[in-house]
Amino acid sequence: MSETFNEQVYDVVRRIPRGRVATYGQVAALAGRPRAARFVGFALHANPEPGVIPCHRVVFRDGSLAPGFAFGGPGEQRRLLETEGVMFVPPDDDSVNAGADGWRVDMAQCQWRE
DNA sequence: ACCGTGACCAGCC
DNA sequence: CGGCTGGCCACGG
Repeated sequence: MSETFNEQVYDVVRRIPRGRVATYGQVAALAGRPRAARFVGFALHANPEPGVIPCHRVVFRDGSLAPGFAFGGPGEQRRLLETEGVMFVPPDDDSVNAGADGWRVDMAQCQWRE
């Protein structure tokens, strides 16, 4: 229980089932700090245990992926999620999001819910 | 021991 | 409708 917020974030992220994704804000809320979504991202980038914490299952509220992602290369995160069964949706004609090829996770079906 | 910084989200003007 | 700021925590130099 004396774990820091970061540790609790890792614990929550580890609980994300395969084929499902969670938002930074949701992880923050489950970690006990609904206003600390910023630090969730930082926590994962600051000291993620390689091969243990599925950081690739954590996405933006919009469903887009994190910039500067480094599992093995940009776009690798998307392929990992697709491999797990996460569905992606094509970008809107007006909305073009760089860093994710414009493709977003189908939050309507793949967002992790308790 | 202090200050700065870091994968966000939502409210406000 | 759009852009900007605030909030929150831990860790490195």
